[in-house]
Amino acid sequence: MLKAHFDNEAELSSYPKTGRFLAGRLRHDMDDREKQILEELVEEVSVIDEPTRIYARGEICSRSTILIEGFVLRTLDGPKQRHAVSFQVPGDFIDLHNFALKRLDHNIDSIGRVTVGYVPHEKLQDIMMNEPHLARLFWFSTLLDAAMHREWVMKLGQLTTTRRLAHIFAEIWRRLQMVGLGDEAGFDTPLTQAQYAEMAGVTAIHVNRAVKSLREQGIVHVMRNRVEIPDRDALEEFAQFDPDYLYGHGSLSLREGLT
Amino acid sequence: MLKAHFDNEAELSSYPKTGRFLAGRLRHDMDDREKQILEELVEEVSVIDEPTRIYARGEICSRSTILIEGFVLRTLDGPKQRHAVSFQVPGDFIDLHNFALKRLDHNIDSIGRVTVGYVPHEKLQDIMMNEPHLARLFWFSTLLDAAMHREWVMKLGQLTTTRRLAHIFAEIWRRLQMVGLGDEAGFDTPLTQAQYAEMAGVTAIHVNRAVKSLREQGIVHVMRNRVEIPDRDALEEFAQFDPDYLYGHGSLSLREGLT
DNA sequence: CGAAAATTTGACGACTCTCAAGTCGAGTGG
DNA sequence: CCACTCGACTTGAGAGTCGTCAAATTTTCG
Repeated sequence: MLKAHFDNEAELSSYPKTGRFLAGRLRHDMDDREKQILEELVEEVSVIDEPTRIYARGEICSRSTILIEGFVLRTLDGPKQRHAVSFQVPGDFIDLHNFALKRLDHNIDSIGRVTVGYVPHEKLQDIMMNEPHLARLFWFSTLLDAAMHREWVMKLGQLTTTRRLAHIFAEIWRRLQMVGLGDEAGFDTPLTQAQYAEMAGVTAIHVNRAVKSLREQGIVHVMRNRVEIPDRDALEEFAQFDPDYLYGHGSLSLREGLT
Repeated sequence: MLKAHFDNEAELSSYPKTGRFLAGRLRHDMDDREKQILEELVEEVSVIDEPTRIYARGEICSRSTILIEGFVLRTLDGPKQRHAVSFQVPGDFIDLHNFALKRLDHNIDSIGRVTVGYVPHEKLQDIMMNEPHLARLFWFSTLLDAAMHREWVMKLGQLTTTRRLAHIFAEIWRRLQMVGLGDEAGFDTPLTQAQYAEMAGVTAIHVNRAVKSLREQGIVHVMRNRVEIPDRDALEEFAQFDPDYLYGHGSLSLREGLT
């Protein structure tokens, strides 16, 4: 099972704030010293109860944010409506890119209740100068985002709404399991059909029809706060989903680590 | 005019292979020593006459590639057809990400005649260890790719085919002008309607209808090997195009440079 | 000149949006 | 405990966008 790739409890008891960072990807490439340095980068932890725009496009930020619990969306304000260009799960550095870009090109919106940790950019600057291996891992994590974006471009360009939805569920499930969340039957999530619509680039009404179709085909059962999937292979085949782009333990993975 | 942002001839005579890297973005943040180091990273220059898959998804690469002349597409093989997830213009480091990811998640396909320069990963490794500022710029350039991907996700999710096409033309024109190419009336390009279709996620037939519509509205005149645009503002307004995400000299730009 | 590639057009069907209405579920105040 | 309320979810009908199939025309290049 996927969860075996990540010894959830041990990592989280040692590193409660950053124990999920790159779990299932290159976390095994970090040594204890580096994990400790990372954990100590977080200067403040904050719980956000209500859906909130944590950062807005154009803001200048002096700190970056790691998601500890919950879901957030990266969004752009399109001509018609807000569009979600990706989602983040616990363990993701939400906005590492704003350290290098200074200004954000998109918004960060929380969904449901989230816990985040803040890392001041001065500390990241020290990492860049003195910890080249950690710096490489930070770069790697932003490249993962880019790889996911590319998959989304393909998804929006080529899949029908029903398959897009299936693809979204497949990605969420895999990513949650890489960081020790989700379970054998599916996953819990605060996402609503309106938010799936924002990710799929269609109306909530049409998402609803797609949800109905997935349910009738027995591929995915979407409920309030919960998604259940009877058969992973059936889902991933229907969604044309190949998890390689997540750079987990598939054919593109980096078992040898970074130099 | 935009070309004034980049003194084309001076940079290219001093740095013929890499003089366009980050032009119009953070190139002004590089000093002569860094520009010289970058120029010397290129160990081999190659001209590719025919459309070629330069790299295929899954390959392990020991070098990265900078585009010196011509156009290339990043593509993914979708269920129905190849899909272009972005294009690159001269000066772009095509596959810097494969230095950190080791294996590519997508293909690199040349369009028309291109000239590329190869940079061995060992040399990049030296940069990471010894030139933190250049390393930051490399990171920055991959983050630009991610920002463009996000815009494409929004574009595919929210714009009609005709506006998508206009958006593509607007982006190509801006990016060419940032590196000293294109002109006041438009730009030359080897891209065909079939390739615009791959970028827009529609069929070539439908692209043709959109091209006709843009021509009839007087917004864009698409010709063989050439695109002409009478009025930039009209194009960009129609396309809902805001160039900020290119991190050029707009509101998200970084006039102060990176530390 | 002839072949191959690129572009153009038309007809029909499928997918998705919009508008409109109605149902379900969780939390609140009486 | 129940009626109320609000947000989320569900369904239907008609219109517009886009894909598919088929074919014709134009351009490029040997």
